Amino acid sequence: MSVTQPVRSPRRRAPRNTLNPDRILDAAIGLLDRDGAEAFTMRALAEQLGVGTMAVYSHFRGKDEISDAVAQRLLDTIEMPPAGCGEPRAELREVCRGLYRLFTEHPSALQLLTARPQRGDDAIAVIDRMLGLLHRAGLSRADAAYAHVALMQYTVGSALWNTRRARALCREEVRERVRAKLEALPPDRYPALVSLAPELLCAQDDAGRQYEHGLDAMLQGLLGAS
Amino acid sequence: MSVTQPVRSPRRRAPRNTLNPDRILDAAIGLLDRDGAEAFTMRALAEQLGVGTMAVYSHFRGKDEISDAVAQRLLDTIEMPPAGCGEPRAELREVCRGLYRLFTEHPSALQLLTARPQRGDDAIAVIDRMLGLLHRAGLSRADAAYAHVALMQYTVGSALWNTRRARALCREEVRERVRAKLEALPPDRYPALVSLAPELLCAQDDAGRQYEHGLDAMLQGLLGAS
DNA sequence: CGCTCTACCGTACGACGTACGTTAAACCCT
DNA sequence: AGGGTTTAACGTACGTCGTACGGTAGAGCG
Repeated sequence: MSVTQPVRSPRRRAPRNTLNPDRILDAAIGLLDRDGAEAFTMRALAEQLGVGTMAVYSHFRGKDEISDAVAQRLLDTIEMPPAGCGEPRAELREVCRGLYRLFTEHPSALQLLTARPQRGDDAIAVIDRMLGLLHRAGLSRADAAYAHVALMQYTVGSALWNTRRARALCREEVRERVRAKLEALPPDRYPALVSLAPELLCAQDDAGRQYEHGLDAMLQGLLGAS
Repeated sequence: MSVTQPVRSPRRRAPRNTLNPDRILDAAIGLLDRDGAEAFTMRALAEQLGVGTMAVYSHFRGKDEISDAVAQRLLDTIEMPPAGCGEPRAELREVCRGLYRLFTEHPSALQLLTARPQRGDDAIAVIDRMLGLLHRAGLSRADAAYAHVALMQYTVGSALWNTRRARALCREEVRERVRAKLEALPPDRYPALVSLAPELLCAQDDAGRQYEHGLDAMLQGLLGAS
């Protein structure tokens, strides 16, 4: 016995039904969250799944289709507060915070979302919820349409901005470099910037607070003084 | 005469000083604006300049360095109103509109900006200007720091959102598909969305108006009622 | 005129997405 | 149980990308 098998390749052919769309999407999201968008590669994805590169193509037409499916999957998992539990303003705030939380928890997915050319059927449920709340808050039909887009835009921009800051600022060395650059600026050319340097550095620290500050301002501007 | 020359390659060696950083950046921006971010390739860039691919590497360390330089070049060309000419609120609005205009005139550059990991020395002049105006408008030091970030975030998010919409919506076929999808939605699940469909489609049409609507709301929320 | 320097270039390598054809695992039907 | 069919998984290959490396020629200087 123990016939010395011919040195078998590190991975045997995987059994028949090891793959399905859900497993692939799980692996893709894991890959994006762990290693970033630039590491999201068909080859890396297949390796993570323990299959050959081309196996994935039996379930998705290509990388773009996977990207779309990842976006859809994530947008479907937004945590929203139970409907109609309070005044529209506070509820709206919570919906936006849920959206923001999703984006910052999956920064690479956000990057992926903003890099792709946009299909239409995005966050249907969230949009509907927002529109309903805006209408209940007293906005006209046209104003509600404008307002929901503004909230989405601010939320996306904020998440994008902060996750990029976060990636850079997590290294102490970068923080120090920014501080040095701020102090080296000519105060006569950039008086406000130099003068407010401490507050700027401090404000960059807590991205969540920053988002909520702007969100409150936006809501107040859209809905009127509280 | 007319010694039949050996079929010479379509491009002779370029003379000695055909290239310099400025020419390269001009070509890069042109390429980005005309053909989009995914067409921004070292090979395409060199061809546009009429040189071999590797010639560019004598002036920049690599593609990333060119991308950074492009971003810097563009951010330095923001059109801002002359300083101190009116009330801070209106001036602030114009500064933001200048930033937004830049982003929408160079959509691929914006995409490039948001995809890269962020160096620190961004739009120094614009930031300083914003901070000064916010301070003049009566905000505390901390509030001014928060406010300027919120304005930048909303502007970036809005430009990104709208240019992506624009690219997709310029084809009539896509517009029709979106309309059809909206009408096909179950009204009992998404009542607000279905009900507001006409306003939504209309609001998407004029990105500039949409941006200014949100900007006014944000400014009002940040600075207090006008 | 020859020397040197360096801006330009040709080639090549590894990584990418994926078209194409092959193979073998599972299921079905006798 | 055995043969046939289907199709999920796979290997190979092509064209693309960024760019490391070494060669080459054009301009300036002695």
